[in-house]
Formats: sequence, structure tokens, C-alpha cells
Amino acid sequence: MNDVAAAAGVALKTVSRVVNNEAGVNAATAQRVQAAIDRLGYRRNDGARTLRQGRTASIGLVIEDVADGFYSGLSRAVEDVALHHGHLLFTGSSREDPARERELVLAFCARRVDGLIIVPAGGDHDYLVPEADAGIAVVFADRPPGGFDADTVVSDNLGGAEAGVAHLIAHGHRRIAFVGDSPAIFTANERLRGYRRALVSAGLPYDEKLVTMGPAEPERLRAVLRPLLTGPHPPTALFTGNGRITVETVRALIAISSGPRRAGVHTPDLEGLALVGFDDFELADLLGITVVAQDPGRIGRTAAEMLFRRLSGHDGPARRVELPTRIVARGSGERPPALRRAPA
Amino acid sequence: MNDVAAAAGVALKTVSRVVNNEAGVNAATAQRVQAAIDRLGYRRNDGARTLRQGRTASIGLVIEDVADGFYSGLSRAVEDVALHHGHLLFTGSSREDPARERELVLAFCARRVDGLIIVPAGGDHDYLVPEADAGIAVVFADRPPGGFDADTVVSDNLGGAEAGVAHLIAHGHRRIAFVGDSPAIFTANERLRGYRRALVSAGLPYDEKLVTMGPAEPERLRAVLRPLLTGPHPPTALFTGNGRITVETVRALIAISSGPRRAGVHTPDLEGLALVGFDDFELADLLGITVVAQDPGRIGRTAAEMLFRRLSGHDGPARRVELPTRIVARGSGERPPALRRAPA
DNA sequence: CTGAAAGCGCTTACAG
DNA sequence: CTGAAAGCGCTTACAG
Repeated sequence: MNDVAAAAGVALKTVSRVVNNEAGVNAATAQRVQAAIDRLGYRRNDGARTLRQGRTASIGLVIEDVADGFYSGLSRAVEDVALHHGHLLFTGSSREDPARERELVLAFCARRVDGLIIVPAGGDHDYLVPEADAGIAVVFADRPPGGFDADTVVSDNLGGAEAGVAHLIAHGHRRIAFVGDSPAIFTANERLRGYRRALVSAGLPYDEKLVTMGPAEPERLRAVLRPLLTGPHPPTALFTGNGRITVETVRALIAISSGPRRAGVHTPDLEGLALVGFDDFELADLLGITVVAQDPGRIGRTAAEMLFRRLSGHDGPARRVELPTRIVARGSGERPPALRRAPA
Repeated sequence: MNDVAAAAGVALKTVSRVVNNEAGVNAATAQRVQAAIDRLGYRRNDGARTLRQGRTASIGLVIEDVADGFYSGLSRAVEDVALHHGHLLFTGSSREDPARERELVLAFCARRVDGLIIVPAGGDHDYLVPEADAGIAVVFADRPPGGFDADTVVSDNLGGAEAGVAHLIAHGHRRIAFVGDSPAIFTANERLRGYRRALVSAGLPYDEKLVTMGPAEPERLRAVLRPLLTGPHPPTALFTGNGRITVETVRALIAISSGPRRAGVHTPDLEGLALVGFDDFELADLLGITVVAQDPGRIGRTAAEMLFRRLSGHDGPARRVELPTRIVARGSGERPPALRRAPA
């Protein structure tokens, strides 16, 4: 900018005025400055601008994993809202690692992002207190924070799971297994609570032998599901706790029912089991899987809008928004209980 | 930092030394400074640091759409490499809009990112010349730039498509339709070229009535495929040009073959057609779809590594890396030509 | 081991 | 309409 000023024979401030389209510059002067800008290929340094102004016009987003369809849908919505407000977006994936979440968040804070949207991996957000005191706005999405008060947007995990399990019960099922994600994850527990509540409402017993929780690893699921399904009192239906669990469960069921198999179309008859999964996912329609659908785009959009309200001065108490889920019936959740074949 | 210096009774520079763990500070002094830092909740402002140092330790990534599995896989890899090199990542989606690509890229440049990874939406990258002159490193991924020389990482689109079509020919097909994405997209054209080349190699005629290109919209695909498949000389196989096209083509085939249908498991028998799709996608295994697989993670990783080589001083001529594809046979591409039923 | 001065590239707050 | 000075929060380059 200094070079431009020298080249145009004006003061720094005049160049600044031209660059920022401020009113009150003589047309001829402005033209001379613009010519110098073009000749020198000058481009304003927004980092310097930002330092002086105190706001960076950027926000940080920490999700679990971009490569997961749920979070990439959420990201896309956040990105749209951010751009619409003229903000740039730093992104990072925590990989369900609290230390990585913290590092990313603090790195974003060190860059002085104006605000943060966090899908928490960890359960302790004490570390955000100094950042929030310093004026960085924070909104949590998908899961609530731990030990820190801030705006939060979640789905109705409990109610959604309860409705999904009730759907199976309404179709005659009385032995329904719950296949959930790791118990360390907030949503996994809420969905387990919803499962229990549906059983209680229907007067059905809670049998912990029908409950398994853990990461969506194929080997683990096969190892857990095989004895469950081939044992003495198998369930007639499954309720799966999230999209990845659902997909890997379907794969496991096919592996269990067919063993090694040549390439070809796998008709997921699910061993005659009924299945309802939490989370919709691409191609669930073609597989005929009934789901309790969340709306990841709406979660992201809502969180981003709440953040920008804060950034434009809103100063009310922290709000918690709970978004509804809906059942999408596609066949797998509407089957009646089938007689299971005898153990192999 | 000034406040900390005052509180600790030392000079600014000493605080800077402590904050940055520079050697040569008396242990007692350092302790006093650290105490002041803790008491005041001081956190270094990396924006200011960056301004002084001339490097921002950040890179920008512009993809087509985060919500597309291919690009989110690419993003994840870029993110990993960036973090590994201590860089933060700005991201944005162009939505296949050249103007939006340009805006995002220039906004990143105004923030003085050290480097850029771009999946081009537009065909003209003249606008990058001043940025590159100013020292911003650029690598293109998935598609080559237009009118601008820079490192580029792409898949072997031509060879992959040729192999996929040859695979169908090897299984006896002689009338193979090509269902591609919009002709404005580089990869779509390369894959069409591969299709033609496979036909030529096998001595088969190129029939443009068997070729359709355009966006992956369900209505469009149904409107194009219905007459093609129910007409006088239907193809016995389809080659689809990318993941989204493949998925929507499968949906269209089901819609065409079954009309309105109650919810339930759709067995994608594809109307007896053979099908090979470019791009692997989640659940292609369960649907039994044979694909020509790219490796989006490897594309992202390779691009990011090339970028960081440039950032650490490498100054050779622009390189173009072409990554191999591989056929994953899952049944749909290995069917022999079937007698088609008569037009409905 | 410690510090005073200058400067990164802008904007703010004034003054003319 | 135009500009000189100060300052955002750091690091660089020296000096002691």
C-alpha cells in the first residue's frame, strides 16, 4: 500500500480510501491511485486489516470427520451461512479424539476467529473459558458441551430413538436388539435411553443381552451379532444407533447369513430380521432401510445462524435447540417378526 | 503481550521469548513471566505473528462440494497433511460455479494463505497469475487448470474409462451406452474419450445415440434412459461417468422398471443390463455395482504433499501426476448380454 | 541473559 | 477532499 501511495504521489490514507471504496475521494485522484494499484498488482492484505480492526471475519468449525456423510452435510450448511455473512471458514476433524479437538479449537482461537462451531469429541470444555472471556463466540452442534455454557443445537435423539423402537413394537416385535456406537458418545447414550423408554412404555422387559455398544468396526459387529442371532433367544428386530453402525450392521448380517460369496448383487434380506436405523444415509432408499432421519444440514444451518446472531451483538442466555427427527419407512422396519431358522 | 511484560516487570521481547520457548531466558525470569501469562490469561495472537513473519501457516482448499463423498475424502486427506505440517485449512465449495471458485480463491489469497489446492470449476485461471507472482503456491487436484501452469494431480480418467468399457466388451457386450456428467467438466470428457477408445480398439462402432451427457438430475436421467432402453435397439450395458451419475442411474433404472412401488427392498436387477460405473462409492458393494475406482484420498494427499514441497522451497517446473484407477468387480459388470424384454 | 527500536500492512482518530 | 501520526500485537535485527 505504501508502494502504491508513492507511485501515485498520494498519502497512504488516500490509497486506503480507494481500496475500500470510501466516499470522498476526488475522481481524478482515485483514478490515479487505481492505475498505480493495477500497475503494481497490489492486493490488500486482509491479515493486516484484521489485526487493526479486531475482527477476522472468519469462523472455525470442528467436526468429527469430513469424510462422514452426516458431518459433511453439516459442514456444507455452515459453509453456506458463513459465506453469506462474508466470513471465511477454518475446518478441522477431531476424529473423536478430545485432544485433537482441543488443539484445533485453540489453534483457531490463536488465529482469533470471531466464532467457533464445535461438534465435541471430548466431554470437558473448561479450556474454552478464557477464549470465551476474550470474546470468541461458541456454538455446539450435534452434541452438548461439558462443563461450559453455550448455545447448542442437537437432534431429539431420545425422542427419535424412542419413536423408532416404538415403530418396531407397533409391527409386532417384542425382542429388539440395540446396536449402538461407543458409550462415550453423548448421542449413543441418548438413543439407548430412547430405546429403553420405548420398551418401558410398551411394558417390555429390558434385556441387556440384547444391547451392544462400541465403534462401528466390521469385525466387532460380526463377533457380537453372530452369537446373538444364532443363539437360543434371538431378537426379531434390530435398532441401530447411527448411520455407520447401520451400514456395517447390514454388511455383517450379509456376511453372517451367506459366508464367503461370489461377487454379485447382495439382496439384504437381513436374515429375516426387521431393522430400523438412526440416521438417514445415501442409498438407504435402494436398500429399503427404514430410518429415523436427522437433518444434518438444518443442524449446521441453525448452529451457524445462532453464531452469527451472537456475532452481531446478541447477548441473551445460552439456548439449547432440539431439532425433530422423522421416521422414513422403507420396508425393513415394517416386517412382522419372522420365525428364525435354527442355529447353524 | 505488553500487559504481560508490564505485569512481570520485563521487556516485551522477554515475554516473546518465553511464549515462544526460545532458549536463553533465566529460569526465574521465565517463571515470573509465565505466572503473569497465566494470571492474565494471555494467549498469543497468531494473526499478528503471521503479519510480521510473512507466512500464515495456512492453506486454502477449494473443492466442488463437501457434501459429495469423493470430495470429502479428498478434503480429509488434505486436512491430515496440512495439520501434519502445522498448517490450518481454509475450505470452500465452488458448487461447479467458476465465479464462486474465483471469489473463494481470491478471498483466501487476500488472507495470504501460503498455498492453495484447487479443484477447478472454471476453465480460466489467468486470475491466479498475480497471486502466484506474489508467492502463493498452487496445486490443482482432480482436474487441470486452464491457461495457467501449475502442479496438477488427476486420475487416469481416459485409461480408467477405457478399461471399464473394455471390461464390458470382454463380457460380450457390443452395444454399450455412455451416461456422462456435463460436457463442460474435464473429467467427463476424458471418460468419454476412454469410452470411444475402447470401442475403437474392439472394432465396435461409435453410436452417438448411445451417448448422453448432463448433470446427475433424476428427472433428466429418467427422461433420457427410458426411450433409450425401451427403444428399438437398446444397449445391453451401461457405462456411467461418475459416482453421482451411477447412483442416479440405478435409481432411474428402478423407477423405469417398476413404476410406482411400495416401500421395501429394491433389488436393483438393473433391467437385466450390465453396468460399470466410474468412481467407487459407499454401499456399491452391497448393491453389487462394478466400478472403476479412483482413490480420492490419494489424490488429496498427493496434491497436499506437492504443495508442501513447494512451500519448503522446491522450485522445479510444474509437474502433472496421473494416478491409476482399478476395476472392482462386484457382479453388475460381469453379466452377459441379456435378451431385453419388449418395449412396455 | 535482557531490552529498546523499528517495522509487518493496514485502519483509526484527528487535523487541515 | 487529503494527509500525518499513532497503534493493532507481534518479530526482527541489534546492542548491551
